Amino acid sequence: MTDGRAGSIHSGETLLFLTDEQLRQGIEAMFFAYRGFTADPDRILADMAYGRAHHRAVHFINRAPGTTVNNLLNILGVTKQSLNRVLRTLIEDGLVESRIGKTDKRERHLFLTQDGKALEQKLSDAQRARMRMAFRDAGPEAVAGFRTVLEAMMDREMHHTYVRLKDSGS
Amino acid sequence: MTDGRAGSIHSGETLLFLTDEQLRQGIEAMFFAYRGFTADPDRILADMAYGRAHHRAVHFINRAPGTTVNNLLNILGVTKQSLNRVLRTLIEDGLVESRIGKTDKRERHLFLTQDGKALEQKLSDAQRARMRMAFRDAGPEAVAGFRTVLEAMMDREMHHTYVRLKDSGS
DNA sequence: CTTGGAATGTCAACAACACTGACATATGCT
DNA sequence: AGCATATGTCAGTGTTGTTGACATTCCAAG
Repeated sequence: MTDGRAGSIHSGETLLFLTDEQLRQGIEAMFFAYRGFTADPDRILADMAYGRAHHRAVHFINRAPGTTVNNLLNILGVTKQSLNRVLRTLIEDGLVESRIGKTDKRERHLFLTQDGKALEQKLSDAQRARMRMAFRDAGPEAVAGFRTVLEAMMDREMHHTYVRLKDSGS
Repeated sequence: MTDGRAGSIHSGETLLFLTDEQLRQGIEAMFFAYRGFTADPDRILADMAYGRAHHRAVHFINRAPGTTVNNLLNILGVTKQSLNRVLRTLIEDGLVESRIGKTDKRERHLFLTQDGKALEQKLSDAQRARMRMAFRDAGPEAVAGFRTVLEAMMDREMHHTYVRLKDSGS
């Protein structure tokens, strides 16, 4: 299973980047980088009564305005009870508006209010600033590789969701 | 602040990869990929009485055997109370051994027992398998870019910790 | 038109994991 | 002796996730 020194003498090709040690460094890089990735929005949210879950909800509602609860559920990968707790507070606080569907009145379509958009801006500005610095420092080729590896790391369903959002965006 | 189409007509260099849209795709890629990154170990841990925090502790004790509690605290970036809860159960269950320091008897040095090593293997095998597939599909250049961007995304302190671990490993 | 199922909302209980604050113990250093 | 350090522990709290159960609303098929 764990082959120790994977492909150290492997058909002439240099597969040294698949060593267990290289994989472990990749794992640790993901762990530390994700901490940085969430650090700035977390600091902003800490002052308010919100957390990371609120950030995620607001992000994807902004990304796909009018999305249904069920759709959001699939994107976020949590239970409806967990999402509902978050959505309820956002709606109560006037950051999110929930409109009953026209064709299917069971569905609720979610939109950000002005206040909601303001919060989304504030959070994603912070997160984008770090991402921009990282991208700029690393350069376009590195960014392309970054994206390639991340996409290969997703589950199939997540990848579909990701691509669907990506294509709808631009 | 948010420049909309960053660098769309910028000094001849093609900085299109720093567009807000590109950054947002990077953010979403991180989000979805991290879910995949933790999915396999999480599935294994769900059957046991352990969670992601136990995985992290076991991983880094395995990575740096004999590490002190304080050192682990810095690596994991949590409070001692939070870590202690996890360590206590791991020690009680015989997965981790805590030895009093020789030179400084206040310190506790942490080691994995045989059972602890077995669990670490099981968890990291699952996580490495996914990482290996992603690396293999993406190729060595993409992997290099992946690492470059992740490192640029870390906080300074985290980056120091990451490099120190990396260099100690091989 | 009734019935079944889908979409949503809500309640209760619980667990994992983080936090703060306070305090105890043992040890090291000056 | 006194202060700082390293660790452990207790109590309380908050966010986020889970299951399970149940109500409501509404579409669609028979």
